[in-house]
Amino acid sequence: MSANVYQTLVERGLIYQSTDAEGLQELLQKPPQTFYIGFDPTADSLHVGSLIPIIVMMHLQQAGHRPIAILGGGTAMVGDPSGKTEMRQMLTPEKIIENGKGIAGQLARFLDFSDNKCRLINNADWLSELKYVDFLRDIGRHFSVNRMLTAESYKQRLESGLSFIEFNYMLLQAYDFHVLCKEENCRIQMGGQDQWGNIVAGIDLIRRTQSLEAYGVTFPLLTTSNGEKFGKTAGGAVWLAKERTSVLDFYQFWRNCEDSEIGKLLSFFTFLPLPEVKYLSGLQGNEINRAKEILAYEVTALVHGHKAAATAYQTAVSRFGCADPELKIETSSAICKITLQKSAADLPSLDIDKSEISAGLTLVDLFINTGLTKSKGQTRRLIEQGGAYLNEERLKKDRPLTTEDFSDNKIILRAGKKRYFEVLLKT
RNA sequence: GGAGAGGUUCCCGAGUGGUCAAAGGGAACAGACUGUAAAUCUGUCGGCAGCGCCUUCGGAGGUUCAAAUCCUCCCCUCUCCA
Repeated sequence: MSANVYQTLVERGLIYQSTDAEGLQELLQKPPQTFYIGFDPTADSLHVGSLIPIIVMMHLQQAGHRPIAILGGGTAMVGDPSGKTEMRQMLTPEKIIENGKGIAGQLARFLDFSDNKCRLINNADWLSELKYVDFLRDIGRHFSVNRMLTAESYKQRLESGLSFIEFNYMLLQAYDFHVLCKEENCRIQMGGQDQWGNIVAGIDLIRRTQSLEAYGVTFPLLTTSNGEKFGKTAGGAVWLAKERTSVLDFYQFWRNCEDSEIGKLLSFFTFLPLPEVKYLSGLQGNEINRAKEILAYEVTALVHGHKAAATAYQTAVSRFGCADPELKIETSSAICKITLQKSAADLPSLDIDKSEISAGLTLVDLFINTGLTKSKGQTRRLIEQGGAYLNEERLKKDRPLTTEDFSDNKIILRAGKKRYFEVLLKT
């Protein structure tokens, strides 16, 4: 399995650029090698954007290498300007630590932390101790401002304004690498393609301070076909925490990907063998929906486990139908072992009391209560435009809710094609 | 510190006394078409007990019958100079 991970990563398209492909390939033939990837503790959960680094770590760990996840507790205090148009909001140290805990818990789902096979380190451990003057003298002198100014990552910000604190970010990240190289014998840093400048800076620093050759790899930046950042939907980012993005929504996010992306997504985010990925992404017309189901199932299973993924799959199928009910399309995915039952439905739900109905609760109110719509005006518009449904029947106008609307003490509301909500009557 | 430019509804961006809840674009939402896709077309896109009222144009005051538009002070951003 460890035969040639680097080659695997290349084949799966997970490598955007690297400092020394040959050197890396050679190095990665000899496990265990220690490598690191930084994670921003900007929220208490990771989102799908962080999935690529995680997957790469998994690939490498499976090949016997040793990942280090760096929690940017120290660097988050500064804020990375790379690829950003605005200065980032600063976080309090308490918040960063709290976020770090959430992220650590999530990483443990993907990586094996036993026996030091993977480590999670907070760079605040060394960054917050730094003495300014010492740092300037020992580290700062290795950096050429002239050169930094030419870095692509700063270019955008040079036009709109860049504060000194952000300008320093590169030094701090380079210093991280330097420390890890020294303390953990970590010779490889990986990151998103916007991290290239920072990674190279670290490599340079290590060469100067330790006379060692270090390596860097970046991942491709995923965008949708209209150039937007991957992983954003109506509700904002798609999170890995099910409290933030429900399992069903998570599943649906993948299920609703664009045709043109399916090959890339399968290759990046699943562990299905490449020939199968090719076969699946080559499916035409309606059949490609099976590829999307497989993608959605696989990624959901990876993040939330097989059981939750199966439930999401069943729910989606019971609502929208299955793309391949007769299992004609071959796949090694466990999705084909799921038996489809009718009942599975884990819609978001809300309880209401009988007294609310007698008090004259209207359908418009109900839609707002479920969060399906945000205001009465918006709800009326939805009804006018024919996008509001009660028990799968299109609503023509607002009216008070009655107990007759319920069957089995339950009604289903629907807004548009895909958003459902279940309302339960409490007696 | 000096000189200039600017902060507008989710974003970009017009608007410089009433006809402005504010052009245009993007995003988003709904409908049609479809394959729970893309593209396209149509409609919507501050709130409300809807042709009227309320809250919005960095913040606080002021002038006026009337201000996003004028005045004062304050905050923030950018450019050039020191």
